[in-house]
Amino acid sequence: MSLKVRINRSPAPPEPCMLTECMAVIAGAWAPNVIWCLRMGPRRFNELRIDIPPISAKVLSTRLSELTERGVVQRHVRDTSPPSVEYELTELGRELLPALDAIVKVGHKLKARGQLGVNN
Amino acid sequence: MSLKVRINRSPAPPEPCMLTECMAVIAGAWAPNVIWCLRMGPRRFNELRIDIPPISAKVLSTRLSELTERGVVQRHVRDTSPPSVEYELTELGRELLPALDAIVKVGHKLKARGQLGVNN
DNA sequence: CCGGATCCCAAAAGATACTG
DNA sequence: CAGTATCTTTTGGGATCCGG
Repeated sequence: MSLKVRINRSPAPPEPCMLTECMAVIAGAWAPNVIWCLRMGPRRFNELRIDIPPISAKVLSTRLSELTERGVVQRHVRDTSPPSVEYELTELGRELLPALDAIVKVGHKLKARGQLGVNN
Repeated sequence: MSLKVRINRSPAPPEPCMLTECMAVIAGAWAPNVIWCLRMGPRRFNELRIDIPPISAKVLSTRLSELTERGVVQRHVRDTSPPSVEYELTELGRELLPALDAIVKVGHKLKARGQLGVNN
């Protein structure tokens, strides 16, 4: 018979492509880092640049725009004497922190095994 | 005084770049999907291709190699009559599932708000 | 049937310089 | 200070072909 192709997941999972779309939330170089750096509170543009040394202004700017657009980050403009802008995680953004944390944990274990950064 | 630059995170966080390295574990198109599809048990190459329709053979092959190399996935070769190869998550790989799950949850919420897939 | 090797193209990241 | 504009470079995915 041809029905022993394995238990192939029953009704047609909506998941596979969903995941890809969801991953897009944190897509782009440094995006997870930006979220991570905002975890302890609001932060200004140049502060983030300092937090994440190798990031370029353009990329930081782009990522912040995207994340803001996606509702993960909120932007506050205070036009005080020197106009300053603050970025802050939204409620939704905070929900990503456990996810990033979980990934970091696995990353640490892999690193301990020397399997990260040595490959490919 | 000049020490009101904000609480800028004390001693030099090892995190920022760590996160980037850790994200590399699940880097590459469809990598999260592959992990996701393996969550319910071992799966063969062509089964995975069917699970994730838009993936190309090359990319699937590449991702599987990388994930195997990183200790997230295990490869079993059974040289039976028609040689078949099975892929399976390792213990470490399973630890990524909660992380992916958390991301999916946020993704769903964003999608409900229509902020995913409409932007940029 | 499984998957590696090669070529090509698009997207994205980095650097630099410039503006409100 | 907080970005944007332009350019160049690199990466990586897709298609196809080829080998075991």
